[in-house]
Amino acid sequence: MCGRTAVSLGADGIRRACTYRDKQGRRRHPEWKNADKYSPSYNKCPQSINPVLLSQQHFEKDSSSSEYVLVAMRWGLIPAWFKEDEPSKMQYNTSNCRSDTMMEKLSYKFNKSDIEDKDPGGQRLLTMAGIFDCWEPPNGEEALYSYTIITVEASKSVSSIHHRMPAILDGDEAVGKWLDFAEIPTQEALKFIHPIENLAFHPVSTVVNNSRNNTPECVVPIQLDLKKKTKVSASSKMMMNWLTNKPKKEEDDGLPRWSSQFIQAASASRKTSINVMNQGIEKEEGEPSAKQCKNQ
DNA sequence: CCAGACGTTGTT
DNA sequence: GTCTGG
DNA sequence: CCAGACGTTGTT
DNA sequence: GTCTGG
Repeated sequence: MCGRTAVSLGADGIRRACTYRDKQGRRRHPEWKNADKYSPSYNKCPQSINPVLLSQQHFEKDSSSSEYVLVAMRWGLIPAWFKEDEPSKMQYNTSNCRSDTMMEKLSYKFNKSDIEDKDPGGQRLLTMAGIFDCWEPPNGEEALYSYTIITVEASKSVSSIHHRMPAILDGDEAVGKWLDFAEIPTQEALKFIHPIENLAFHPVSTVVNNSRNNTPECVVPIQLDLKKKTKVSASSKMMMNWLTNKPKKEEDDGLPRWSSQFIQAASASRKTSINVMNQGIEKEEGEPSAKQCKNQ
């Protein structure tokens, strides 16, 4: 639930999808710090590099709180004080952090930085709240930016499939407040982090389970057919075709167009089908299938 | 004082 | 069972 | 998050 | 780096 995602927009598409209005009300696009480190995928797992939107003030103290930048960061926070020479030596899972305890956790506590992570789904990105840090490897290699996604109790609608969900910032105002660390400290900003109902979701194929798979099949809705195997519906096939064949230009294009409506309606967000499928399978066949009841 | 930890999810 | 790699 | 490994010595 | 446990 909170450990896999997808971003199909390329660096420039992300940049345009992150269009915002500054204090003067002008439309702006955030600049990328390291766009080259990011690449889109239908299957983004912890440790992958993803687009993170944050206040320019993290880099330039005098800049306006309404100026944003994009930084490609590793999913799974490596705190600045981490002593080993490789991120993979982190013993603990820091891809998520619980909203209710993050202020007491040593790994997250004095991270000066609020962040927000931008993610995909259609033309409107799914904006998840997180925190980041910058770690300098002791061996003198390049600094690594990394982040963790905050989790909350599942909202009512989501609780039918899972008991936790990512903290989602629903709308520009919420995003702006979360990013404005100078005006609103983390402690305060956490108060408006809450489970949201305004979410669409659908089951997807177990193809997504293997993080090596990176095809539209990872995000396209499937029909949960309680009898027999699950099937890809006709409309899903259409969408899959569309995703597969859409020209390169369009891939990197965050601007609304005729097809975006389709995407937005059909896949505003997506979830692993496994838990839902379990319910189906157990009902149908009465098998408490051990394998499938594993964690997420 | 020093040593050692520093995390989440899910499942039983 | 638990850790690492994707 | 899930999938896949989980080991050593010696030889080609 | 900072906190907790001994």
